[in-house]
Amino acid sequence: MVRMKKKILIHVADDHKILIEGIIAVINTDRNISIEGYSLTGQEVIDWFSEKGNIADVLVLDITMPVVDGFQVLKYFQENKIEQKVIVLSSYDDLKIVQEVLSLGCKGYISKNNAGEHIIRAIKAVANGEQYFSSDIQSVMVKSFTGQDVEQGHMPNDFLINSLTERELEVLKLITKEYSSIQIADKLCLSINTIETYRRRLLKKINVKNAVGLAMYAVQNNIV
Amino acid sequence: MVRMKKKILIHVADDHKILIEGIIAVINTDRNISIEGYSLTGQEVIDWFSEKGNIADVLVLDITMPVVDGFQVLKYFQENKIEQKVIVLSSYDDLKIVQEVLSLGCKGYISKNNAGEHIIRAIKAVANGEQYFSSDIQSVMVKSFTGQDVEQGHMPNDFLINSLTERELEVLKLITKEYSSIQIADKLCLSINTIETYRRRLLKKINVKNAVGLAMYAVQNNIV
DNA sequence: GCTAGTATCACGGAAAACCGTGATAAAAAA
DNA sequence: TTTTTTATCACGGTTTTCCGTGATACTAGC
Repeated sequence: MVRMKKKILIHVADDHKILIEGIIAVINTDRNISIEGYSLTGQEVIDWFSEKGNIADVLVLDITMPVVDGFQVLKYFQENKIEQKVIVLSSYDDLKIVQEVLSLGCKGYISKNNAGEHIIRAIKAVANGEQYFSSDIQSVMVKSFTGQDVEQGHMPNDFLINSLTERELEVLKLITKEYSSIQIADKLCLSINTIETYRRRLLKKINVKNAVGLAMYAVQNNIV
Repeated sequence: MVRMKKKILIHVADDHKILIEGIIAVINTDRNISIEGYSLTGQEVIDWFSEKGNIADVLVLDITMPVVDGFQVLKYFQENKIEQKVIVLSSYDDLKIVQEVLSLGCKGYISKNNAGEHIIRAIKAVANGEQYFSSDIQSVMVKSFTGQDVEQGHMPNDFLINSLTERELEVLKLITKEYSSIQIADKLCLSINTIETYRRRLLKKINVKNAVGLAMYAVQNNIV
């Protein structure tokens, strides 16, 4: 085991205060880790770090937060070249999300379903420059790695997201917000014919039957 | 303050294990309360109580759980005339949910946003036969009582899950799989008119504009 | 027995989505 | 510079969804 000379300082970000308090309580059982602060929204995290710079050794970050979510926080770090060690907490064991956060520089990923058993080990590993994944996430990754079926709605074609143009993405997002074609045309100041063209192209590119398929694709690929 | 002769036994039910561990950690700071057990799904709670009967003094119950939610657990108690003291944990400060759970015999209601500060006091109060509501819930209730507008930010739909019938759920699931009404009718051996009726009812109950809204609701509530 | 909830079906019309098959201009890539 | 991609628009037609407003029958609770 690693011997710590200095306490590991962590920062916790989650929109549910009870979860923060839980993590604090769990972490307080370990003498080598202590809490440097917490945030209730993604915006708070960004503000905190832009004001004070990198203070915490490890940031424990929930992905699903209102307004500014975990992805955007990770993007902020990446764009501002802040080398912050981050462990992501997520409710979903979705390969797509794991891939996404890893590509955004996150070093650990823990499913909320078995966070307690892992969180302390994860913090120590990541603080130590290693990576850490809770067991259910690992099994998902191994399955994908060995080519086994990873239960997923549609074939997650990585190329697809990239091949969607800005406009198509924009329209797709509005579709998931239950906008009709007329409303989208109105909002984007375009002809309804144009929007319908985009709809047709989205259906073809993503290879789904209808708007519901588009919406499902959008959530499964976090482009909501 | 109330002096306890015996420890208060509580049972915690939430689909997120980290939240359970958090609550356990918080509760362990108080010598007068201890955990009798926990459940990860509504069904587990029901199984537990139907097997062992009323063991815990207080049940701390999350409303949003997949498949069998908190409402259904409360209904189970009501239908089987089990006088279980229950504190409901919810992410939403929605008056309708408060009303609903109160009418189902729940004695305390705590918003997840400020659960930590309240949970111990709530448990002691409810164990003592009193009622308890966290401050933000109280303010919502007071506003409603005094006739002030209760701002309904984004409508929390989770109280709807249990009001969806089996058939409605079945149809909803097929909608998320991009089935058309005809295909659903075919698959379930029903008239297309029936399916369209279900569609209309789902739209009304969930209060969304179209099938995309239904799909988004379904994923957001883990009923896919 | 009445009421409430659930499951089922029907009809007609309006709105929206979906489909095919185009076109033009500008920007980006080759 | 030529080619490809992207953004934009159009028309006519089919299918599906959405909406309102019913009905019948069965079941469970008060």
